[in-house]
Order: sequence, then structure tokens, then C-alpha cells
Amino acid sequence: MIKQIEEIHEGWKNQGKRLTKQKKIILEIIKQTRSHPTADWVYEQSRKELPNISLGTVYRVLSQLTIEGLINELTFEKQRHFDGFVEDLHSHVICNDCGKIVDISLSYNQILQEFVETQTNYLIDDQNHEFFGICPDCQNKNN
Amino acid sequence: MIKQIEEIHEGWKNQGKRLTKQKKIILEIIKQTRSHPTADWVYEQSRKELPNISLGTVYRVLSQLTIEGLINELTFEKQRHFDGFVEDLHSHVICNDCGKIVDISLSYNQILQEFVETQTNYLIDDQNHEFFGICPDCQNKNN
DNA sequence: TTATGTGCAAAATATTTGCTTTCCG
DNA sequence: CGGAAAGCAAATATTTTGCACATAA
Repeated sequence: MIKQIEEIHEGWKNQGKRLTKQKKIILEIIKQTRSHPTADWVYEQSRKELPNISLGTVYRVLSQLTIEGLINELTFEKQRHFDGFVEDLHSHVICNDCGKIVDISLSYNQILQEFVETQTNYLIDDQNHEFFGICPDCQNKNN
Repeated sequence: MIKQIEEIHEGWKNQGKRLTKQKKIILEIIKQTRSHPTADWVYEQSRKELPNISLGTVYRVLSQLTIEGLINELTFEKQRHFDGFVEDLHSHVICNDCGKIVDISLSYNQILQEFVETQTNYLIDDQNHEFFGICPDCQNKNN
């Protein structure tokens, strides 16, 4: 088991939360991909290990993980996507053609957050910056 | 009729598109609010003028306007929101408590877009930057 | 006149929830 | 063993669509 998951498990014990095999496999999937998957994709992947897992469980676990801040939710388009990589703040670059998503670190984010707080008097605790365009592959495809 | 709508109408004529009373009222609503409404809110507003307008029509018109770039779509949370103010690039600051959305202009956006293009080789044509937090009203409410 | 656009209702899509059963600790 | 969590299916919520009819140009 990944060390990260052991640590999450430790934290959960104190709250009476259990590490079921369903949660374990979902965590492994979402923490080991950088592909920002949908709930349905996580469901399909998890069924390879646990053929009887239900989509409802996947939704429930992903929602729980989001609330705990262990993963992030992205909501461009109508479908939600999940991002298991929460260690550092990063932005997303999304292809309008094929949907491919890549991460990019933009160092201005922290400074900006403070600027927005000053300007608006909102207390900011999160941000989401997405860029939309055409990825290199699709640019070639269309030529 | 707002001048802006007359201009849109002119542009449409060349494409064989019509300015129906439904489209006119939807344009008036979306172009005269800065409140980033949902399709349902636009529907409720439009029914005050056109009691028989259907929700399907509202969705169809809003989608058409989005494709034409006359309005923007925001997709935080599961529901879509629409933004009639496309004249200048701006970011959104969203309250996690009451959902209130305010605009903020951040001058770095254009420079950043070029930086992202260089780094990723994507051809960027749009971006969406959202900040999440607690608005001043909700901060007071919770004290 | 005529083809675009609308209303209506049904379908599609995505997500949530109630209830019974399973199983982690 | 007890209670948290899973499975299943039905319910919700949101958005899209087919078709007959209405209407802008």
C-alpha cells in the first residue's frame, strides 16, 4: 500500500472512519494518475479490481475525499473531474478538441490571492484557473 | 431596444438567423444583469414578459449565444451560469456560503496567456479564473 | 412563402439518496 | 459486535432533443 494512503488511514481512525477496500482502490487510482478523471472513469478502473463496486460508492467516496481536501474537484463542462494532486497549487490547460488536460504551475497564485482578498474583502481559501485552447496534437491533426 | 441588441440582430441577418421575441428578451435579461444567472433564473425572468416561453428555448438560445461568443458560460458547481459581460476579460470571486459572485479585473491575464502558450504549446483562446471563499456579508453572519 | 425557431414532452445525462446488507476495527 | 460504509435501484436535477406548429424576414 502507498505510504500516502497509510497516512490517510491513520488520520481516519481517529474519526471513526474506515479504510474499506473500495476506498483503498479509489484512492490508489486517483492518487496515481495525473489525468483528472471523471467519476465514471474511476468507476471503470476500480471495477477491474472490485467488479461489484457500485457507481454510487465511487461518487460517495470522491465527494468525501473532496470535502476532506484530499482531492480537488474541477467542474468545466457539465461533468465533474477529480484531481488527486493537491500538494501544490497549479492551473489547468484544457484542449477544446480532445479534452486533454495538462497542469501548469504559475507562481503568481499566492500573491494574487492576497490581492483579491484586499480588493473584494472576500476571505479566499481556494482558486481555480483554467486555460482553454487547442493542444499540440490537435493542432497537427487539423492541418 | 438596446443598441447592442440591434447590432447583434444586424450580424444575424447575414446568417439567416432571426431575432425572435424570445431571443430578444433573453438577450435583454442576460446583457442587463451582472449577476451571472443560471438558465432557470433567465427562464423565470423571461416568463414575466413571455409567459409561454419554454425552458428548452432558454437553453437553446443561451447555448447558441455561447457558441457565438456573445455570452460566456461558467461551470463551477454542477449548474451552469451565464455571463453576459464579455467585453473585457475578468475573473470571478465566488462565495462558498451564499453563492454570490463578483467580478474582478486582473491585468495579468493577457501576459499569462502568452506564457502558458509558450510553456505548453497549446493555442489558448480563453481562460477562466475563479476564486472561492467567504464574502463580507457571510463573514459577519457567522460571527 | 419558407425555413428558422418555438413549445411541449419525453429522453438523456449526471449525481444523490433510502434502505438493506456487508464488513472494518 | 456495533456502527460505518457498500450495493442496488429508484429518485433528483439538469440539460438536450424530436416533432408538429408558429412566425420573422
